[in-house]
Amino acid sequence: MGLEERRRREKDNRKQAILRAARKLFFDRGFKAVTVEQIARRAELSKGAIYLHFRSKEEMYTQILLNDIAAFQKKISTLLQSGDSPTDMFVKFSRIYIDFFLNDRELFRILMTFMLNTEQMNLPAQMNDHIVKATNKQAEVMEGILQIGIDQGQFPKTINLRRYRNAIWGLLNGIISLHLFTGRADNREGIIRSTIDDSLQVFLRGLASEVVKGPKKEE
Amino acid sequence: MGLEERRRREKDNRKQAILRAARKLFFDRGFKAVTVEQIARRAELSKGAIYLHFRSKEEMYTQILLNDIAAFQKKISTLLQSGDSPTDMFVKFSRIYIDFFLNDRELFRILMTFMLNTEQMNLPAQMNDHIVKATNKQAEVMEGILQIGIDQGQFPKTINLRRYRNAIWGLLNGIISLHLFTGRADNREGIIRSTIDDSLQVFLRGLASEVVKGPKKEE
DNA sequence: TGAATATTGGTCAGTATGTGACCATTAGTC
DNA sequence: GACTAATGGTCACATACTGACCAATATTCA
Repeated sequence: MGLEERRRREKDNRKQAILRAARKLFFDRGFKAVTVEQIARRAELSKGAIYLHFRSKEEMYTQILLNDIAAFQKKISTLLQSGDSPTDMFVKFSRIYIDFFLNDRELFRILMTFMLNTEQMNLPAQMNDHIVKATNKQAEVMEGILQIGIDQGQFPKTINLRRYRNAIWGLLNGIISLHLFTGRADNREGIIRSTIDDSLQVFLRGLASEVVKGPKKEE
Repeated sequence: MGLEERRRREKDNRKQAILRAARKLFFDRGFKAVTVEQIARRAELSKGAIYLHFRSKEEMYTQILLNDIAAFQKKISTLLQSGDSPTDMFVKFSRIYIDFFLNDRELFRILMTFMLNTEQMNLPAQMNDHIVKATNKQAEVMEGILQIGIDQGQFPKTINLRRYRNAIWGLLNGIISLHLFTGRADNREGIIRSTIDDSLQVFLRGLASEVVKGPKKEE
């Protein structure tokens, strides 16, 4: 009994403060360029204290990933209950997606990198699971929207959810990546937004037009 | 070099948190009725931790006194620069005095008790000095107002500052004490306020009327 | 009244948290 | 490919916190 609650709370606060400091630095300079000493200074701690809360620099990085993904999840989690049409849901989804990642390009970069190099990051299996689980949740929302579309007769009954979820996901990621590659986001937000909007509508229209036709094969 | 600044800040925060907890309890139940354990619990700490920040229960009590007196000082410290007439300054002074102590009767009780029993509380001499110094500051303001009155020709040039400062101080304290003794403040604020207002004006008028006459003897 | 019991201010040995000098390894330089 | 600099991670030491404990006092009750 006793004061554990307060101590737990304060320990957690400290941890969050470290993560805030680390996140800012990672965001500004990228993983490699940031030293643990810098993170410690920004958090007004010594380097040793950092290792009371995290096993390694990479673990910090991973937890930031988890936090940010969780924040994103929270944003999109209400979509399914909105009662909008599936198309509108996807449009809203993409808006959130864009807003979020244009506002946090480092996270986007990290996520894409993680997707591309899961093995290389050789994190503890448990961490890996967490991230995978988190991204799965995101996928679920997309599939959920597709399912609603199916239930409402807007999409074919027999489509492969995974395939089209991936298609839409890829569309978003691909366009954003391209955008980040070709230019700064600041003055081109309108372009990327309308590009995605338009592509998405085209894709969904295409999908809807198959309602009468037969199913796709499993991949 | 290093993180001392942050540690100092956090240590001070902790100390203030303890004082807040202690103050609330002392205010509600009085010094004797409060146990150190209760203070610790309210501050979400163990009893032992309390003694890292304070040498004794009484030291806590004393520091609360100092804090509250300091807050009061701050309130009255601007009076001298207000440019009001001395009489108005005293009226304002008394308003602040009443507001403050009706809002914090325990502090008033404590202060009066301390004034009456400085020795009995046998605090470290240094602490004693602090409190005495603080109350002296308060006295200074009153003497300052009197001095302004003298400079402006409203009060006799030769009055004994200490005597009249004490008279006014005593007037305020006495009426408030009486009031606390005879009834609850809530529904009698108007009465105590007008009583003090009126008595104060009478006293100051009396003092002003002596401008032409000779000085009082030193006491 | 005075012995038994309960309460509580204060202590201290043990634990958790934080510090910074240090080390091993790797990256960079010439 | 030897030398230097930078940096992730470690550890002995320092500080903050905990709670069982004790001595002294207050309370209860026969």
